[in-house]
Amino acid sequence: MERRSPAAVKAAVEERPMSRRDVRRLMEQRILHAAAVVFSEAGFDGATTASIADLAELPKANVHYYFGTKEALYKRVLSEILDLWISQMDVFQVENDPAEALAEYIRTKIELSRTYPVESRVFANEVIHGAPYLKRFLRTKLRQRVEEIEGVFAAWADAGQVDKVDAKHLMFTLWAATQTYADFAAQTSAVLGSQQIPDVAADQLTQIVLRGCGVRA
Amino acid sequence: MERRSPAAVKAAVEERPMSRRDVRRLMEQRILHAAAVVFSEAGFDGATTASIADLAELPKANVHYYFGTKEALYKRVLSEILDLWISQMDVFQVENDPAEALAEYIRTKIELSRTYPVESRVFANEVIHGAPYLKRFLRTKLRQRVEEIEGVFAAWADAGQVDKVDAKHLMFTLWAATQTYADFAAQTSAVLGSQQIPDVAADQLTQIVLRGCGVRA
DNA sequence: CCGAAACTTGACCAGTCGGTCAGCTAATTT
DNA sequence: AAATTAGCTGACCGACTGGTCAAGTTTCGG
Repeated sequence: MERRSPAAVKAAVEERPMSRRDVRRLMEQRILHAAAVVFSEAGFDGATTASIADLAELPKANVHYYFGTKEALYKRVLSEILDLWISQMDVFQVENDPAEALAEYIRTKIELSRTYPVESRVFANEVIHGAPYLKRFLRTKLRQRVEEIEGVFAAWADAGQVDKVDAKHLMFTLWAATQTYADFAAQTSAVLGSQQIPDVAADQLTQIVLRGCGVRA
Repeated sequence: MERRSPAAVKAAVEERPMSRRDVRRLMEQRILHAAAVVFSEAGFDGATTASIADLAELPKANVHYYFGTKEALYKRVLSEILDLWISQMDVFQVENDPAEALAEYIRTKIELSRTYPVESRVFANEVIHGAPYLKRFLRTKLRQRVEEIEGVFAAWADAGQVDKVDAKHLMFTLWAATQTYADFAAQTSAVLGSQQIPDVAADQLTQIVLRGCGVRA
């Protein structure tokens, strides 16, 4: 059987040539996705570059050609997840309505657990094991961002829109309660008897938090 | 330097002999604790029996003598954690006051995160990776226990002591929000700038949940 | 006090892992 | 179309892992 490069195969199937840049992006995406799946299932140490390569349907040497080391690949996976993660927090602005902001945050955060459970678990695994690669980020960027949000909640409280709350611990609660549907899916699905995250999850959490924080509608 | 058995050393230090049974219990406890620490830091795959042995200050062969395989040792660590975990849920009884039960549950659960962070992380790690060894337990015992609690909340709601709530998702929220201080300690301590779990954590969570669920005092 | 059973441990092994590399093909540039 | 660059991959390697074992030592029932 004739050997053909992935680019050649792809070009033949789609009947148009692929540029080197396209092939590289395609391969990198394929490997990154396979890596996320394997890392989420086995953790950093348990994951093998061979199984990542298998899932991506590539020779192992190819994975190393694109990303060098397993550690570098892991870091790339993590940083892609981080981007998803931080951008969610933008709803907490003084000019926004606290009820709407909280409801929106909970809704999108649980939606993220629904859409990217694999990525969420890689992140959770990293943090559980002491965040060796994310410690710096957590102590600088994340901490700053949370302190800004603390200011937003203080302003809302001053305006009488919401009770005085400890914003840091509120964020911890929100992160935990929303991500549990992705990170601890084995637990929630075992209890619920279903893999699906029902809408009541977000609805009830929103209600509890809004009433619990005395948010004025 | 003269070589002496652990039992002999211990007996010499405490100036009284140790029976075989005592030595065995002592060794098993030492290995189990070391294993919990190593498993929590590296996960099942990342943990090595050699590093467990090092932490327990024993030769590696000794670890295998007492527990056979790494998997058997892991299962023992898990089952010890489970015992801690389930017993907490006994506060949810119809005859108890919902406000007191919830406050007590949150308080003891966060206390557990403070006292046994290592064990909590081993459990979290297991669940994140799909609970290969706990799946059966989650689907039978835990699910049953949660369904009983569901009945308790229904009874409380009928008696007008609390709003109608989805008990399953409330439990998910409570588990997540309390364990986050142990499991994601790298995150919470990075944001708080301290390893300690402040009392406001339990206090605020209790307040939010009580008000959020419309618990009548 | 003696023989059996339990405990201890250094040395060892087969298997697996991350990573390398030579030698090849395909795409791009000149 | 030749030369150069990028992409591809089977075969290989040193390091490490879980687990074994033989040869000892210690404990303890009888």
